[in-house]
Amino acid sequence: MSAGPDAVRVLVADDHPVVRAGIVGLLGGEPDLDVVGEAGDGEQAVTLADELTPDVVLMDLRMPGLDGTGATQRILAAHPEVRVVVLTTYETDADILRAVEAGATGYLLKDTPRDDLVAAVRAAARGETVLAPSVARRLVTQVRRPDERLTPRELEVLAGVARGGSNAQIGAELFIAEATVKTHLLRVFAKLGVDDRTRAVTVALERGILRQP
Amino acid sequence: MSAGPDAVRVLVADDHPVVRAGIVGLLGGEPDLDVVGEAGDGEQAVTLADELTPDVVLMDLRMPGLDGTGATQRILAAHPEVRVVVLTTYETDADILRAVEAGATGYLLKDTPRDDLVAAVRAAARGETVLAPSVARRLVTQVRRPDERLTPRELEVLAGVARGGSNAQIGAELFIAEATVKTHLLRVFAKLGVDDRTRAVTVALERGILRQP
DNA sequence: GCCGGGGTCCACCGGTCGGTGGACCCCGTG
DNA sequence: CACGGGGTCCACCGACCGGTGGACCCCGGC
Repeated sequence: MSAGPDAVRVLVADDHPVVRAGIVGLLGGEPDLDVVGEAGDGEQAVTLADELTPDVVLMDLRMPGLDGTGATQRILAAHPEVRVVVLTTYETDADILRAVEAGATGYLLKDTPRDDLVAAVRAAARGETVLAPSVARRLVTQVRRPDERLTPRELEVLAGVARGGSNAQIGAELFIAEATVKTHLLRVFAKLGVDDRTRAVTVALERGILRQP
Repeated sequence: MSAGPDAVRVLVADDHPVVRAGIVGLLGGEPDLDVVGEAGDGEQAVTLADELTPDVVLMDLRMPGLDGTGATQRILAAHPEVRVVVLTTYETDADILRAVEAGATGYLLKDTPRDDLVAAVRAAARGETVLAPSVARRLVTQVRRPDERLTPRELEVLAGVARGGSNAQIGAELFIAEATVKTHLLRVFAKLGVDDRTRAVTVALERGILRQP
């Protein structure tokens, strides 16, 4: 099972046992790839990355406790030479952006075929950036319009709207007048390209700007 | 790799190669379980179920083309003795309800540990119902209040709201007066336990009542 | 210093929404 | 048949929301 001394050392971080087993199985057949560890959450991933100093970390985003983005940041802070490749089911704009900002060198989706996955791991080990086609497209269009990012205040107001609050309620929570809430909301509408509060929330959910707990 | 003649014959249906490999890997170690086929979408699952007549089908819900619910219905229509166990990441009330209505005898989540998964496959093969604890809880509370299910018209109106339409626009699309749209919406509010349109949409998305494409 | 831009704040209209009251139709039950 | 309940439909208020116009503050650049 173990590979040669110059094989690519891979750490797998995913909270689903099924997925971990799948990755191990898919990479296991390759003589030049060696899965040296498995983590079930972000904390474990950081710990194991410290112990094992792998070449590549295959990282899920949604994990209990410390999520993939946070784990990526902490791993790269301690080991800048490690290549983190995100491997997840989701591809919202915000997820992609956050992962890239955290320092991920790759972003793949779980419907990636076997051959593409092993090729991507090899490419990442060589320091190349590996992006799923749909992810690359989203990233480009995202970077192209940075003026659409919401300010902290706008996010607070939008979150209040998503919780079903009226403008007056949201204003009371944030200690601002109802009129001010509307102003923030109008800017949010403009940035998201919508013209009512309900659509603003659904679009924000689609793009991953808002979490849905 | 192949098991004894009285082994449980399992068909795996999932569009993620990683997940398929994981399931095969996890079940592969068990001498009394035999993965006899893999399908990458619903159509393939139906075809392979016809050819192989497995004892248990491990079925993902979100798949391109024919989804897991539709595949389950068609498989059970032709082979009522087959046990379909849903194995998915999501656990919205609507997903669970639709799967059970389609005839699934089990509903597991992908964070199920290895031992629980193999035990569940064996139990399903014996004809037992296997539900993840959180799924069981949701199913009970769902059945307990059937008065909360939305009528077709209410769903149409709610979908219009989710698309960001005004009451007048939705009324025009459905050929009813704006006032009528409001009435439907008020009933939706009551059933969902909310009191404004935005919260109605978010709650509906949470519960899986509305799709989010 | 001054100017400009981004972020945050607010007051005032007109249209829309949330809520009440009531009507019709269909279908199954007593 | 009569009755009742569920589903669909509609008209009318009061309150709220979407939009305009403008103010303040902070910070960086010329």
